[in-house]
Amino acid sequence: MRTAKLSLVLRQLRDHGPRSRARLATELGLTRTAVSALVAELADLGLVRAAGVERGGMGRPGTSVELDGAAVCGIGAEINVNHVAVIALDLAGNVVAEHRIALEAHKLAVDEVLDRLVELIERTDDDVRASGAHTIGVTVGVAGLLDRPREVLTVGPNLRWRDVPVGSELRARLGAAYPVSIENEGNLAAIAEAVPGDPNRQDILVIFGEVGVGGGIVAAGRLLRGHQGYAGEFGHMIVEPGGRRCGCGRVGCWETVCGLRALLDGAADPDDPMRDPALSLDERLAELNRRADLGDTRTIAALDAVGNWIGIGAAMLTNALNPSAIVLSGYFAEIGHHMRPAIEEHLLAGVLAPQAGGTRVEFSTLGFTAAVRGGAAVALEPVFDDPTLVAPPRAAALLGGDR
Amino acid sequence: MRTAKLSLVLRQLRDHGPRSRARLATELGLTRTAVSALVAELADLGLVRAAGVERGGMGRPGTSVELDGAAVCGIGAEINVNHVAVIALDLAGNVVAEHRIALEAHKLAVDEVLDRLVELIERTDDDVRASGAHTIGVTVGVAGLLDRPREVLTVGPNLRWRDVPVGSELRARLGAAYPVSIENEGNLAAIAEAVPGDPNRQDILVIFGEVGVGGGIVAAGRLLRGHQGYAGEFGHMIVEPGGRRCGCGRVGCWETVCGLRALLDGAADPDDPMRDPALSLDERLAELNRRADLGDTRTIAALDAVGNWIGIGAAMLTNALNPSAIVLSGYFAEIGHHMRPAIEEHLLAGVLAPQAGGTRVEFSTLGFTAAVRGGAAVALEPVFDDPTLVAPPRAAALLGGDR
DNA sequence: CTACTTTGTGCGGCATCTCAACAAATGAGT
DNA sequence: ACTCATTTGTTGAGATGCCGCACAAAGTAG
Repeated sequence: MRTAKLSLVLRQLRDHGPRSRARLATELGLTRTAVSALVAELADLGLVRAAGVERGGMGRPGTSVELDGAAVCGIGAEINVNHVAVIALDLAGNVVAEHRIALEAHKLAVDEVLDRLVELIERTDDDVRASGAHTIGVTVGVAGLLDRPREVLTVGPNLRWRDVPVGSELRARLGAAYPVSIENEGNLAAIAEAVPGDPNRQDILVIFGEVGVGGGIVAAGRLLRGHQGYAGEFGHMIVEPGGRRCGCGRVGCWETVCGLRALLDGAADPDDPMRDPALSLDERLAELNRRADLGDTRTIAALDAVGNWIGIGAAMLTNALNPSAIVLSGYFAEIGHHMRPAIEEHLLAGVLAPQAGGTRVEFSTLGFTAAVRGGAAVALEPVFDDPTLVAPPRAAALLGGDR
Repeated sequence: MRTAKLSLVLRQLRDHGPRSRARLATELGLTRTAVSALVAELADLGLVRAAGVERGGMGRPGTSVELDGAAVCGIGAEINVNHVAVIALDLAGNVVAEHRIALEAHKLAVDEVLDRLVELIERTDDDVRASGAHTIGVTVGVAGLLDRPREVLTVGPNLRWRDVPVGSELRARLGAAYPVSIENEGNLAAIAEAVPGDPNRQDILVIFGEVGVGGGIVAAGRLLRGHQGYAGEFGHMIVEPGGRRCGCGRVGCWETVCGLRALLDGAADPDDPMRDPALSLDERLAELNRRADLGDTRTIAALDAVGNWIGIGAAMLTNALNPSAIVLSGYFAEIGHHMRPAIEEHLLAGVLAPQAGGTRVEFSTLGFTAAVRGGAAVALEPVFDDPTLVAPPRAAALLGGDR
């Protein structure tokens, strides 16, 4: 059907960048005629536009076609312990708007947090409209266990939420102007790291570390959600029976040995000035980096200890999943370069496949925008599945113009 | 395109059983007209046939349509430590032929094992032809680490094979009559347990235990192979640092505490008659079952110990993957009912999501045919992707008849 | 026996893809 | 400078396949 081929062309442009109609035809196994018609339709929908010429040896040069972000945006949002954040990305992945407010979610009522987030989402939607585009959907990531079939946050230990029907609450506030979907925060961060079209970013394991440790799995380019949406809770794998007590109430969870608290406990005594609660996370990490750079033995030992544990857990997951890369995100990304030797040592030692099955250790460059970026990507996905979804407003305009 | 819709109809019949054209139309969102044409074409290809009437209340009853296995078969094969085996399944999943020979693979030359397997595959293909069908493909599962992009068995510790190019070797022997693909044995067993169409069998974790422990992951109905095909090596997750030495050379692998050897070591002294090497695996397991049924404390303690370890590892994987079911296969399936309480206890305790995220513990009923069945399913998959693949021989026959 | 419901199949129309042909835009060769 | 070969993008003709509609077939309800 037409939808399927439009989708094919649009994805090819997203995954491999601008290219001529003729190249699209040969790469996708279609005729130049068909591609011309498809591109014309996508251009009518406002999803692609001409992008200069493509010189390639002999013959007439082709006119390059590229994604046009001007028509639609996806909005990604995040409810986390210390902040709520929203981002709008256009079809080409450009940031159109970005908002973020700090708040202590566990000190506020659930309703209030949701209200503040909705306010931010609506402001972002206003920005999108001011740019001339329209919002195609919103995806909200929450820090906690999310029952996807019911769209209920079952347990959010750090938010101190229980059984909150986030999906229906948000939809009630936002109305039906655009679809709203809910995801786990770690899973959204994983999607953000999976670059469409890059063969080395189709099977990845994202481990996101702050106080808690979570993450997500992307396999064959698709997010692995699990049966009820609980996949990716790496932080609560029990790796040290009889070890430290975890915030979840159990003992020996992975995050008790590689979460931020474990690092701080190992690197500094309670009376160390670095542990002043007034300091922000970034400031503490900067101080740790400084000490490590100066060769402070205690800091380095603490980083090694945490790195060892990261490697042990990563090796287990690598035996099971054989990803092409393990992407370390969150605080790991800020300070992980000091842990790389320890991580890689245990990864090589703990994975059966030679050379750790080709799995590489990488660090995220998305900072703390990973989850919202992933959310925006999820919100845009339906457009790539069926580009005609963006039609309604435009069809109305055309009808009006024809009369 | 036509191919896509043919595929849609064929899959619907596979996943949900025989049904009328009208039902197919409503379920798939097509018109009755289109379905009639598609079914007629599938019938011409020999893939479906009429199957009685379907009474459903008022109105004219529909004529039910079902898969017709008579046209094509997929062949699954297996190279394991103690045997090579081959099975042929038709499109409807019926066993058309089955062969198996016992051999000690590690005592024979690689070439000889491959020759014996090829002989078995060719005999099976003869059986398929004798039944009036033709073989659409062969998938061979090997017990060991398989580099899928290169189709080379990197390391097969139990086979004692290293860097064997199984793919090219088999293709050289079998010719080009049908495509040959190679998979890891545990992954094939996982595919066999994933029942198409059953919503509770789309996200499963299969753990296959013999002396070694392996398995596979099916997520959203698709096998998770990993970047290089090494996914599913659960047995070598290090769960007990400083524990027992594993056959792979490392220490504390999961299979050292839940593999068959761990159970036998725990349940019986070396001079126990049960450990007579002359006994078959089935006989030993039967004896263990007998002792457990009689309440032998040592046997029960050993089963509990192994069950505890299974539960610990299963809980880690469940935190990461949230499957709807953990299917225990291999020797676990024979004797696992005695371990169920221990497994479930640790699963509930070790998984963050309430009620272990809904993950149930189940036991395989496929016995030791799981891998070959999975292989046959993989070989048949291309037909469901593009039903016109079975056309060539038939098209030739039709052309001959028309002239 | 009639009225009603549902199924499966023809037929015309519409959308879409392919094939062949052609004008346009460039590099290579003389 | 000019021609030729090459590649691109578009146009028109033909074929294919799906949808909407109408209708015969085959059952149930009363």
